[in-house]
Amino acid sequence: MLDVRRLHLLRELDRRGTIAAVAEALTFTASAVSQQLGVLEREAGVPLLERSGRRVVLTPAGRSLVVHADAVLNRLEQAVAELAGARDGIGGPLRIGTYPSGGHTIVPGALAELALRHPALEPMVREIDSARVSDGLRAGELDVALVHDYDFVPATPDTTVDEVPLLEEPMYLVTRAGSGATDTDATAGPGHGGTLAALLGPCADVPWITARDGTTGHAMAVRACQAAGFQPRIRHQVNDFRTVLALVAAGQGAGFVPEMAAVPNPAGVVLTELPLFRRSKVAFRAGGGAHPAIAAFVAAATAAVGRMAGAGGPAGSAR
Amino acid sequence: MLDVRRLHLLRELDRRGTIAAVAEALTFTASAVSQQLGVLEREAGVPLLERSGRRVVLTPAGRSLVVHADAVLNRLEQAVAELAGARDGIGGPLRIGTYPSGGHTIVPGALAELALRHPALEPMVREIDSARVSDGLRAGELDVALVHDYDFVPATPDTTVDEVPLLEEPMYLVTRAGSGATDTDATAGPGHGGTLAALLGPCADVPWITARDGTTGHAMAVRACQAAGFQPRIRHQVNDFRTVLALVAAGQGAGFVPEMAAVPNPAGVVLTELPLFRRSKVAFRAGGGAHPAIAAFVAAATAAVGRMAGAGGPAGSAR
DNA sequence: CTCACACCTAAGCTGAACTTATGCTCGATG
DNA sequence: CATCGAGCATAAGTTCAGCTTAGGTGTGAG
Repeated sequence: MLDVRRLHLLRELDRRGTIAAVAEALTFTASAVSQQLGVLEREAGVPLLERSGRRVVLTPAGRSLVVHADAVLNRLEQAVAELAGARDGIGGPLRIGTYPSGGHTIVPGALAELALRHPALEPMVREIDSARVSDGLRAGELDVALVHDYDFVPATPDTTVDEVPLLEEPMYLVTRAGSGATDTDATAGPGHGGTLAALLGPCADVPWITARDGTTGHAMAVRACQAAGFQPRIRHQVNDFRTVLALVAAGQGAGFVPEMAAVPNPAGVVLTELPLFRRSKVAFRAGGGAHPAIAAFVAAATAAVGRMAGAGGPAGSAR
Repeated sequence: MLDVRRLHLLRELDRRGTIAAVAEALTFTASAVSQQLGVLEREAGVPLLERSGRRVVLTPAGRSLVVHADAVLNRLEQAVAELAGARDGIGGPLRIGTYPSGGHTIVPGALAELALRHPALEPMVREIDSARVSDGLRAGELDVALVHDYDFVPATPDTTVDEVPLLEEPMYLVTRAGSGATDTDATAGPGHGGTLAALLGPCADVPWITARDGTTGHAMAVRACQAAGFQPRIRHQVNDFRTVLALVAAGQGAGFVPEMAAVPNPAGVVLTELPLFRRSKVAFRAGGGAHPAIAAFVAAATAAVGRMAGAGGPAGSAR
């Protein structure tokens, strides 16, 4: 019978690319990983990996074995979830990852809800970039995470992660009040229904303030502008949306913020709703949806989002 | 992560009933199995088994964990099957189980076919009662097996075994020629379309020759007679159908034989086709259907059955 | 050319998992 | 009712799989 721990290593190798990275993620030495993969390969009777330069790549047989490994590990995750459900009560540590802005919007409400319903649960929040969530979940550093993706930024399908949608919110273009470009009033309601090109076009030549390089927010900004027909000239790279608003107000250029960050009466800026959406989701290891602590977090996050929307709070209307 | 080897033990415990039996099947000591199940239980955090008299039984949590274990092991079997397919050529030992009469009807033709197409394959045939095939497959003593079941004998659904149907053949009532009961001619063609009760009724008071106690053939005979409205008086218990024919010819009573065993011109007996069927199948570990050696055996057995039917051989028409 | 990165192999060490030995409880049997 | 064996659990000893450490090879970047 194939050893599932070895299949796990093979899967991580497929995801992380190098044996050294697998070893680091699972806190082994590279030697141990190499040896175990060697044993797996001998058991399989088929070459699973081959050297390519100074790294290794999976052979077709190796890649198809990874598919089986995914299925097996997924099912094991379901089993532990069910066992956790059979255990009485929800308790113990729950490692929660969140994208930065989620930390001060959704998370506080969700934690309050969790504390109320499951006092024995010990939530541990950690900021993490959405792109690294999958690795964190698989490595066991995280149990659940708030993640998001944008239109124009394809969320690479990942069989190791399951997701529950939380919120879909429009993005807003932020321009300086009185700049003349898209000037209406300081808290422009829903956009004029224009196309992305029509709405962004006037800002083709102003400098842009985007999220930091390598993030999905950055990629979204670039691709949205490209879709509108121009290449943005990026001056500032800042992840915090409040800073984006402040920089725009200071005349430093234009930027994007999601509805959640679009405070009702921002000073000195104009907000224009765009036909461009950001989707927030809760992610967890594939198969783990039945885990009571994870289900509880999903419920709490959903409730928190609902309350934010229902109260007509700073985030405006959610969908 | 749950250890799959331990899940395997749990599954075997569910199937075999006692830790001692699991240990024997997997060639461990009972102590080892007990210890490993203890570890599994501690990891699960939920009681998985509880003592019941001097044995143990699975708790509900334990049983639901077995369902996951089945799924996982099934998927692993698929993976090894695919790997075997990726390996070049079909070869090595193939352990084949067969019910006794299959050994001299289907198996020889299938082996000839296999030898022709896959000379590197080393088939190893072993007679085994259909009821024990599932255990043999799971224990790895067998890779494939010819099995059968009868009407009236429910084939208990088994998630650990996959089956491919091979042949469905009617059963024949065997009575002594000139006995006056159901006397037509020595090789009665298809029965007169009568009901089971009408066809078996005349033999209600004669002694019966059935398969040996504890086999599906025995159970079939008893239940068929019960369905016909009487309790058979069983005198001889014999598995070999040729012996059944000989005993009937010797005036020892009535019996059942499948079409395959109904030689064209048996001396001294009358064969009456019954509305009662026997289904022969090829069984293998769940998920193993893609294994090239197993697929080759299924194909060879199917071809052998087809040739037997096509040649209008001793077995008459197969369906 | 040199260095560092990524991988592999060899050798030694440690702990998990097995066996052996023993005891306990339950149920069948005379 | 006493006895015995079946079945499971625990304790202690042993073995081997799988880890780390150490060292060697090939590759690509500077």
